[in-house]
Amino acid sequence: MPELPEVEVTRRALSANLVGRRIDKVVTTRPSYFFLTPPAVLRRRLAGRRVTALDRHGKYLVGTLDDGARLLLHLGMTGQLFVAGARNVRLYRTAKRGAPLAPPPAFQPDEHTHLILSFSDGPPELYFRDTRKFGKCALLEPGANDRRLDKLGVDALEAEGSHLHRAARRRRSPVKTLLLEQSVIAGIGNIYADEALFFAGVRPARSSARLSERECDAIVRAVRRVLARAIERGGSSIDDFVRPDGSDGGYQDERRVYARTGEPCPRCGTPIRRIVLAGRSAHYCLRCQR
DNA sequence: CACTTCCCCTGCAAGC
DNA sequence: TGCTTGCAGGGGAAGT
Repeated sequence: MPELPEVEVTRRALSANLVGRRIDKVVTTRPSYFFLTPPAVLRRRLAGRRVTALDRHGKYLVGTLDDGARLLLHLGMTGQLFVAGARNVRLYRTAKRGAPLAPPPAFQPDEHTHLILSFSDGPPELYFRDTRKFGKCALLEPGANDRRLDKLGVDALEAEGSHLHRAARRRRSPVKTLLLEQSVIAGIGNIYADEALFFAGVRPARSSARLSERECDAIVRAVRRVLARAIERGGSSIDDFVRPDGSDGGYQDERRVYARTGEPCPRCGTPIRRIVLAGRSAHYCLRCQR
């Protein structure tokens, strides 16, 4: 599931292939929840526009167009952005698990490909694929504000302990639930919340209100460290995430606790526990985390 | 305002 | 073997 590192890895790869180019043709497949802006509007508004910047806000990607409009993209759970041209090996493995890897010569949009952008200078093209359709795509007219972006808290890479502590004081919810709240700190998802809490030595179920300033500092420092490392490793390819060239990230191999229920804690050997908080699974070491 | 619950969707795994 | 069921999860809306 794409969180800040995966979105940032995507942003960097796309940036090199997108910024400065003029959008020529826009193909949208069948309408779906994915499109917050009607596909017809999107096609009309994007065609002919040049992309001048690609930024990230939390887990959102925001492309700026030469007329001042912005293209808002969210990968949701299973969203994938591809720069076509490299062989999208993983794409085909995802399409049929266990099938032998015999990649076709060129990418063929499948039933999960929602958006294809081609450019005036020819290939590569850009594909947005999303099996579960939790991803989002919206066009923001020049000068328009967006509630989703306005609500975001400080970006996780720039967060300080004080940001967390201020929010924590008046909450009764578990600290992990608080970390997942994008309005407090933007960019953390289920994987990196668990990983950061492991490094900070704090149990995910700990009451937010009872965290000391010192603990909040430790947690946020762990968050920044884990995210930075995950970006370095190209993100986590656990379920569907792949980089825009189709290759896997590498951070999944460095996971300490996430989705390692029953496996020995890398520090002390105690089996990793799994609990459910706010409907989401949380993984931690009973002994290393207090 | 804080917090919970539900829902969107599909692929996969477990159970019968 | 083949069906059904349940689960996963980001985030927004609606309800408490």
